[in-house]
Amino acid sequence: MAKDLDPDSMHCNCPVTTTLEILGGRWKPIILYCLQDGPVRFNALKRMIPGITQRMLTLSLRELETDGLILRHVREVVPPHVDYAMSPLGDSLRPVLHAMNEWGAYYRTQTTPQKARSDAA
Amino acid sequence: MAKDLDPDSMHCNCPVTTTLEILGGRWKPIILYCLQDGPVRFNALKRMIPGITQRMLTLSLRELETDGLILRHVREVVPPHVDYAMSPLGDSLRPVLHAMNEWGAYYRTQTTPQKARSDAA
DNA sequence: CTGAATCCTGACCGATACTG
DNA sequence: CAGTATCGGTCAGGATTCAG
Repeated sequence: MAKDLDPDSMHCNCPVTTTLEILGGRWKPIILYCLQDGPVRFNALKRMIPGITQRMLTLSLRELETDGLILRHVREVVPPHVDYAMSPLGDSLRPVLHAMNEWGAYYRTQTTPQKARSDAA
Repeated sequence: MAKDLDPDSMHCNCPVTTTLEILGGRWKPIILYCLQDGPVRFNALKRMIPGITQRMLTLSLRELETDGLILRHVREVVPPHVDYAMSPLGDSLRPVLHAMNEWGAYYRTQTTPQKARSDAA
């Protein structure tokens, strides 16, 4: 089976899905969130996001860059210096991130205080 | 899906992540989108979403119901009749969905037509 | 009509080690 | 400091079949 996996043509043309594809995965929204206040260096990012591995940080950063949401700035000095910043396109995502943040917080207040549902296991 | 979310464990308590967990997956946002105009029956939903399998529709519906975003109404008649509708909580998600929809559409206009990251592997 | 059960594949993700 | 390489585990999701 060849790759007919064209998200735009396969299932419906829902832009919501496009958005989900882009900030899908476990770390991307958090990374974006960390970059909202200005450029951040690789290791700083790693420290800001407890639990992320170098591999996942690198991969996520690469994808965000490929999707045009962030900018990667390399300064060729003896101790390598790379920082990441929101691009204008990434910046346009902020209201969305904000909305998701608000709703996530609201959702937690609305669920029964007896922990959520799925940890019954 | 959302497994144990041990606050002690790792990833941060970011509400954005909560939101992503809930409407993560490939079909949930589309389903929610389809329910925005009123209750829809199982098979109708299946027809509205080309490409979805019965399994995924059932599973997604169950999770959305468990998360309190939709309501499931069973009418016990000879040909089983089940319809799904947005709950108030699900309704509160609409602005978020709308924001994501807007941004996804905007993103497509801003990106070079040769998007290829999905199947560049 | 609605949905459960089973099997299978690949994507996503984590740990660790190595490099310029 | 900022990555890359390799290995492997877990799980979402797809195909198919069975059932009420």
